[in-house]
Amino acid sequence: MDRTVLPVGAPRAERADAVRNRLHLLATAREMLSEQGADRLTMDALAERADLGKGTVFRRFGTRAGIFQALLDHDERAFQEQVLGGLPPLGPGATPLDRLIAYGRARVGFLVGHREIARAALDGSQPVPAGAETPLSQMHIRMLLGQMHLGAADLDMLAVQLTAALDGPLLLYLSAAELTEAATRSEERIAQGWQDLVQRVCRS
Amino acid sequence: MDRTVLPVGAPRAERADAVRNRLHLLATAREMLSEQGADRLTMDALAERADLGKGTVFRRFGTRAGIFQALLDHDERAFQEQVLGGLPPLGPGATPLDRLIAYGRARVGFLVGHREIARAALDGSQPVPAGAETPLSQMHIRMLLGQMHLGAADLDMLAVQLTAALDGPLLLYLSAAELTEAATRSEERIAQGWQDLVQRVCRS
DNA sequence: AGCACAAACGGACTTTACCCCGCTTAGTAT
DNA sequence: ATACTAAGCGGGGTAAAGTCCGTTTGTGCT
Repeated sequence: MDRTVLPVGAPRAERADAVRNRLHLLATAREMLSEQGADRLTMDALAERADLGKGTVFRRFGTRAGIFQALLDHDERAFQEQVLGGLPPLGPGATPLDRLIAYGRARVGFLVGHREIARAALDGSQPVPAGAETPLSQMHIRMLLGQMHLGAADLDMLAVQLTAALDGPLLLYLSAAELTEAATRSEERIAQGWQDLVQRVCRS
Repeated sequence: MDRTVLPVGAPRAERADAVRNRLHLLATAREMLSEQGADRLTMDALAERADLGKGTVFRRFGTRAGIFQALLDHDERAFQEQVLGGLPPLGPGATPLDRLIAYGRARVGFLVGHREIARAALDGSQPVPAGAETPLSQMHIRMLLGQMHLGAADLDMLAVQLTAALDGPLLLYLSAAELTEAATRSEERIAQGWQDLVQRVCRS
């Protein structure tokens, strides 16, 4: 008879049916995605195929982009585990610079693999990942920068810029065609570009 | 009786009424923009206010984002003149590095001033500026990089990355709130961040 | 078990981007 | 002038995102 109130801070855990529906919707979305591609995935169709009301879909994800963000977020979690607890140089153990390079390579691979979802997750009328206020990517880069000895610099801003330099080419500046056409070649080129960039930025 | 055909290559100049309507639509769009903000600018409303058919609006601009791209493009032209023919350090005459720094500062200012339009010009389902295949920004940065003596590097990729590092924070990674709240402070911080970044990248 | 209530649900409704296609007109060749 | 034609025009039609609100249901409390 004490821990009852907690006036704010605990928004009273998601209800069980809500969880079930959310997972079911995500699974259904993934099916449709692999069968038909991202642009054919409409909210109505998703609701119908999942046998749920349209209102439910919007309640869960807020917006169309929200669905893709949720899917991306899920896959990103697995990726993030490699980063936080995997083997060097991606995981802990290597020097910060090597980790930063490895991270960029890995992320480019991840984004190339998820380019369709990642694009669809963008939403012109919102900041960016819309879900995570500060993307995981940015936080990780920020952390590694902090472990290096760069002269007094605005590390937060640098992290934002490097995040943009890493994601930007894939999210914005390279057309879908350029990517699918020769995904492998592009991927290596972008990864190499990242390595050059951070080596320049971080050399003493 | 000779220069009649030109079978391809000259798409047969825009018709006069089309030009008139395009300009009129852009002017009307700008009015509505300053009166009501970007998200209230609907295609129907624009057509009605300009006293033209909806079909005409779409014929001219293709898509909603296209209108904002056209507006941005227009303003960018004036800006670009300063860059190509203005005074140093922005214009020709200064060292490439100084010009690059000045360019970033100027572009940050430009984007902050046009943040609403610039955001609205993004179109999830297209590369990026959708108009210019390679943004002017990227070309200019590429040119300046070419004038420096950076060891063998993939200058094209570097230009893409720097473009992303310059535009990304404003287009994607900073919420509208963060920007309007303290536009001036943010602006200076981003500009300073750019300067630090390129100095690091370009130091020999 | 029964109650109270916040959360979730569903699906009709509204709004808006974008398509289509028959009609009109500017530009050009005769 | 006249006729020809491609470009442009208009606005009704469609599809899909997002909102609303009355109804249902899970959950925590007694």
